[in-house]
Amino acid sequence: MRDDPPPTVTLDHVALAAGVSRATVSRALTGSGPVSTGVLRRVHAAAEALGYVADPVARALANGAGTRVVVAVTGPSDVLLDCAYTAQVVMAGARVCAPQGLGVAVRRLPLDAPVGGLLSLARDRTVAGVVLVNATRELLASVPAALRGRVVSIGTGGAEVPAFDVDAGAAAGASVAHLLRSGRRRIAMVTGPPWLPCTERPAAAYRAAVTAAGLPVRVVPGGFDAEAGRAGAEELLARWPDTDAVLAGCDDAALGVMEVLRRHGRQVPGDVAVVGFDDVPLAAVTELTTGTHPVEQIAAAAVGATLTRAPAGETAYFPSELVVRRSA
Amino acid sequence: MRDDPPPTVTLDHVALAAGVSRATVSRALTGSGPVSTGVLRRVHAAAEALGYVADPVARALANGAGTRVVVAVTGPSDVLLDCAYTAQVVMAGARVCAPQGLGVAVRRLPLDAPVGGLLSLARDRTVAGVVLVNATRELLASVPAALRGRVVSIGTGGAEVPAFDVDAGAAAGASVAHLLRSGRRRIAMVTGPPWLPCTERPAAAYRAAVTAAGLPVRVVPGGFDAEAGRAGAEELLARWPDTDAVLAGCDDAALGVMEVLRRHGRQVPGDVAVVGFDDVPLAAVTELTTGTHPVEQIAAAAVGATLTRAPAGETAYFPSELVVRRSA
DNA sequence: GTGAAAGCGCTAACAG
DNA sequence: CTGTTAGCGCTTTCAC
Repeated sequence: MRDDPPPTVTLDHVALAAGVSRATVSRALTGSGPVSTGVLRRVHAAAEALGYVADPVARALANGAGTRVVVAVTGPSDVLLDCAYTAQVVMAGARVCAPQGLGVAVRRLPLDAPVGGLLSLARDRTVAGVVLVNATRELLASVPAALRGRVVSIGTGGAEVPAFDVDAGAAAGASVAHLLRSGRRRIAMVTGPPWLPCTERPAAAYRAAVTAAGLPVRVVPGGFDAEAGRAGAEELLARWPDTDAVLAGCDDAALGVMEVLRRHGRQVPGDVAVVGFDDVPLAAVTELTTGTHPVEQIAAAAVGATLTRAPAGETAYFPSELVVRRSA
Repeated sequence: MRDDPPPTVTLDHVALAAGVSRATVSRALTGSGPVSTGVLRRVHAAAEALGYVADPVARALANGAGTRVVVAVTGPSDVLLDCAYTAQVVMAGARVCAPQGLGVAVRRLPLDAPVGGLLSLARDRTVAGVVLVNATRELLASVPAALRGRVVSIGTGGAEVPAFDVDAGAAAGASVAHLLRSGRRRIAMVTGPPWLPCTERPAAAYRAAVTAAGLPVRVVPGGFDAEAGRAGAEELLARWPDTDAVLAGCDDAALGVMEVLRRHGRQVPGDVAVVGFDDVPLAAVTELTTGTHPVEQIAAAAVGATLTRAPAGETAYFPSELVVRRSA
């Protein structure tokens, strides 16, 4: 156990060294106000020399900027917080926050009344930014003014909410194209959760692709877990028994689909091809054809955006690549 | 987008309502100083009524308590930060921190010089606590005084570092017992990373168990990934070709072991039984017999402990349960 | 036991 | 453009 007198360098030290006032140093370092170029250089030099780094806590107290980014996950229950996807988002956030002196926290917004939770985040002075996960349209339309510019969404965005998402539309299109190339002609889709707006894009892309090929549209609502995949597959088989390919909203659902197909005596990929989405570790083991999902990149970008008060506008789409394995 | 004038309740409001000074309210609420029981009740009542909750940012600035707990992962490279295990730890931390107004961050401590990283955390005023993951003995012995009482370890602890760990010793013992019951007599072990002190307990338990049964000890050093498992299995087969059971330090390694065994023509579990540890999702799919590992519980306890300045002492061991599947 | 006063380190009005 | 003056909300000596 070594002892080390923490040699805290404050603004005053830099001010003294640069021969200016604290306010000037603050302006120079944060870029929040006019500073003559000469002084600017001098201040930066002094700060560098002293190894000065602003205390985020003091800064947060002074300007109310907050010290943590909250990942707010909309969902029906806390189990969403147990899934690997959310864990990856939080992890990516923690990595981005680490060098900034900030932290990440996570909380669930109840699916039936998410706005209240967002409001309480708005009046929480520790909150630097909010990253919405699985946001509903209602939520996206009710962002408190106090949070404007500090809230982003992973998935679908809103008028005031910048969005970061995987290009699931293109991925669905590529998947259908692949299935068509391999001769499939009765291609169905089990979508993500119906209440999640970001499931609409891939569904639309699927529709467009099969329609363009002159094939019938076969869609059933699904979800993001194996159980939803099983239910979707059962419905699919009941309505269109001759289906020869299934596109699932995610890998977990795809595995559920495969389970039911096999239970019904269908060979995969012999009788029916199955394509998932996410490329989770299990997909490799089960030889599932799927699309990559750069969750960490997306989350890192989203968290970064809450910190820089990025303007709302176009959704930033991250590319997905089809990974062809045995299942399709 | 609704507007809501943030009705910030401060210490002054409570003081006014309770008819005392701010200092008294502070003492009453934090328990840091003498307060007459009458006043104590009055203050608590007022705080409750007003819905007062102390601003962690202001508090941190005033007493230097910090606003985030940092998960510090010792390892040879950043890829450790990509693994699901670390993500689970960070997620659990984020959940614990959320209601306290705190956040979580994560950083890697280089395996060849972890102490420097810990020192910089010690002088970082934003750091409320540190959770060590994969700490080496060197690191545990060199905790800066400034961090004393605020650093805990997941795995092995130290003189000043409280520890939280799964009871991997008991788990290894139970695994060996299970293998013995099923008739295995030439049981080998592929351990975790040799530089990680917490791999010693399960290895010792394995040794004790096989020795007690009058069987030979067969140990090779391994690691926590599939590659380590593959390498360990190769060495095992080279040195003791008649091995009929392998205990791996974790599931990922166990899967690598199984891969090599099959490549060498051994049937699992026919010729060789394999037992893993962690019970990751993949274990269920691959029908791997393994021990559960309550990572989230352990991490939550560890993060909680950094916040309450828990005293160092005995390691808190969390129970693991053997999950018997096909592989053993 | 309790209150008054002095900061924690920084930012933000407001003068100059 | 720059310095001065106030705080941000809380804790903490120090007298009373």
